[in-house]
Amino acid sequence: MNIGDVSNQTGLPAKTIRYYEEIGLVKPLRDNNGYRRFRSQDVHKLNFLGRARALGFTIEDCRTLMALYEDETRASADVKKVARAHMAQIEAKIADLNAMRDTLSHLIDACAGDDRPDCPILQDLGGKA
Amino acid sequence: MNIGDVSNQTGLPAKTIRYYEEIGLVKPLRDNNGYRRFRSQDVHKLNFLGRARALGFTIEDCRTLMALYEDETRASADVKKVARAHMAQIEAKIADLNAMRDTLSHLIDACAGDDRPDCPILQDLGGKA
DNA sequence: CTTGACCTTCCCGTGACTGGAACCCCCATT
DNA sequence: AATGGGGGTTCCAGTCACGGGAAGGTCAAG
Repeated sequence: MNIGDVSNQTGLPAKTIRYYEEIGLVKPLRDNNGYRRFRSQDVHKLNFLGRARALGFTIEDCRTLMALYEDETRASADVKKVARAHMAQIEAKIADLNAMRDTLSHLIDACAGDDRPDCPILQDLGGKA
Repeated sequence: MNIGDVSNQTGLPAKTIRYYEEIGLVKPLRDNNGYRRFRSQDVHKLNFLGRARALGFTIEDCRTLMALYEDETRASADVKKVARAHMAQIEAKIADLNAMRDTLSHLIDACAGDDRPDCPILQDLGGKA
């Protein structure tokens, strides 16, 4: 398979697939003309990566998870550890965003949103607590 | 005031303050020795920027908000519009993260986390839905 | 006079790609 | 044989909002 077909099958942009090769996440073969030739195991890997990225894992996490995936002697505890650390990050981010949203929500509610200049949003940003 | 004092007062790193000058968000004077000299209005602006950034506004949003802040003839509707657009982004992000968290949470719960290799997390990533 | 805490500019790196230029390859049609 | 179009390739630059660190100027205290 050429990169375009793989892109269609995995939903990953060709650019992304090339990038993943560049950083060593996948190692397709090369045809005589220089084209990348992807085996089914490469496509499988790319699907794995796509799903892991969709869950928000960093590339480095993906690298770790891939290694565990391919290691038949892994301990599931190691996988779980990575997943839990990632979930902690996500929850921290959600907490941050919720705090922002709550503050913004109050400010937006308090703002008349008409053609007058008075604005609690700007007052708050300006330090008038 | 020199940059160090401003950094202490605003909580912004000196690097960040220099960056804000570079992109034109603040325009401190210069002393004869080349040091930046910040007036109280500069410090005020920087506090404004710090708060806006803490609410997650992009730098470009900050630029817009600052302009509105300094425009006595603004309409609060314009401010509210920026804030609402930003809140929509935040809510979208929260939704994404919640979805990730839910999926991760299920997978983590399903994973034994012991020294055996069987792992529903990897199974899921591997495409075994 | 030297020390050390400031300050300056400049350049590189971050994460995970995306866009674009310049060029090669292959097949089909004229 | 030339041409056109739709693949593919590499490489370079840009994104966003800074942070790290080098190399060097400035200033007050001891």
